[in-house]
Amino acid sequence: MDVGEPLVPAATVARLPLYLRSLEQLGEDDVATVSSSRLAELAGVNAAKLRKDLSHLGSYGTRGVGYQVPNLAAQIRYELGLDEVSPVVVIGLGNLGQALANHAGFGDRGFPIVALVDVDPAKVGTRIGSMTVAHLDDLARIVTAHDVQTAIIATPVGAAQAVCDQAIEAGIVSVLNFAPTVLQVPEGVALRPVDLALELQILTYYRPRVGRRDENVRLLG
Amino acid sequence: MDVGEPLVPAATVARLPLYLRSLEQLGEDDVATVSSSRLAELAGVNAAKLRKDLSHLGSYGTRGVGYQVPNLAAQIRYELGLDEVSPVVVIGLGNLGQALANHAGFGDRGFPIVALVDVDPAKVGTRIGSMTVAHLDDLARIVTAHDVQTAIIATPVGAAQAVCDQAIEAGIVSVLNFAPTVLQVPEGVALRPVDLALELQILTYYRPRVGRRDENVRLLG
DNA sequence: TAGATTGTTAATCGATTAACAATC
DNA sequence: TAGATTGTTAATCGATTAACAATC
Repeated sequence: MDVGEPLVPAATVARLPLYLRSLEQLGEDDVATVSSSRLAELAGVNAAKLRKDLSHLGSYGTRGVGYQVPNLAAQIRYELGLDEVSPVVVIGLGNLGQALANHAGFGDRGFPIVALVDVDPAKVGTRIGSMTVAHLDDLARIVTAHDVQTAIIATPVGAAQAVCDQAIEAGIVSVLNFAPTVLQVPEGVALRPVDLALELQILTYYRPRVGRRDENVRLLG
Repeated sequence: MDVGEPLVPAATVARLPLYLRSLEQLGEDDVATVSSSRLAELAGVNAAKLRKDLSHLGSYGTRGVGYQVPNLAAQIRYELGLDEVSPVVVIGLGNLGQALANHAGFGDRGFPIVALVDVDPAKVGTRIGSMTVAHLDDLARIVTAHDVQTAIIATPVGAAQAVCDQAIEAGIVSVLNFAPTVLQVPEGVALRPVDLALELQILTYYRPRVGRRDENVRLLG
């Protein structure tokens, strides 16, 4: 059919939350208006890139003036689908999973953790923060009961694919994977990998090193 | 002067750890040789892209045969600077910091956490895992004593820039920032931001949604 | 009107991909 | 030799950036 607006480029989508974060910081200080150059500075990007990114959402600025902070924030939220709160289930409650379960930053930004699941009998039934750990077999029921669409997978590598399959079977359509392995998901399911040690490995390349062919250091992100 | 080999492109650097991770998994199963197509499949990338990426390191494959798993792993480790273990200090021991401090995945992959620091008198002196929390003011001494080059910042947003400045002052040259704010670092310091809630926000855009102009779902990562 | 700043254009740059000659 | 697979080329695609006309 080929109707409707063009896609927002992937590189832009990845930066919109960064702009939103800066806009929310400005909002807390009751700043009403912001220019592209100021917002770009706060987000750590080039001003031309920011304006180009925002142009994919439409024209929400005023020439000669700038952008209305609350209005632009609302447009970005709408574009990303952050209009409503998205409950999240954490699967796998080792050290990292427990930490993520307790991490206030998710709930603060619209992703309250509403359920925890594991398969370890020593963990099922215990309390972490204000929640009780359920068994993985209860996932379908939990997903339905809480209308959960998003899962955070923090299991060991060996269990991750099976757990992911089971989560999708239970109705999950959005997966943030912390297990350091590649997961396969069917079409219609969104997947994003986060490998914390891998981030340190990338950082190591750019860390100043002596006696190497190339000594360039670049500031990333 | 302009001598030496050309830079490895940033997109390639970000993928090398992914290839290394797959090679290490193959090594555990005592697989000696792997083709670009198989390794690409394991890493979740296109085979042409993988060969192009590896070509930036030199020619370490054998035509008609493939790559020697241990040899290629060693070349990637060398290129990234992963030859030796890099001790890490975690700064800020809220929920996330405590979790990262206990996360075995760092030590397992060459980044042992050797020290923890905070400013909260209620935390300083307490034990987390096998370590005692030190005061931020002791950071310079700790950095010298353990030869630490890398810091993980997991403080509240309001404290992150000051803490980062202090860490650099103490001798840190590589910073993984989990505080959801943009940090400024001087030239010669490598910085990489990780914002966990932001990852969920990106995921939300690609999550299947009804009643939107665009319903494309893409598989990322 | 004069000054400021957006939204868009167009040029450049970097990344991806398919195809295939080289070669084991 | 025949089959397999690398390393490289060249075409395409997408992202970045500076510049500036539009316009508040």
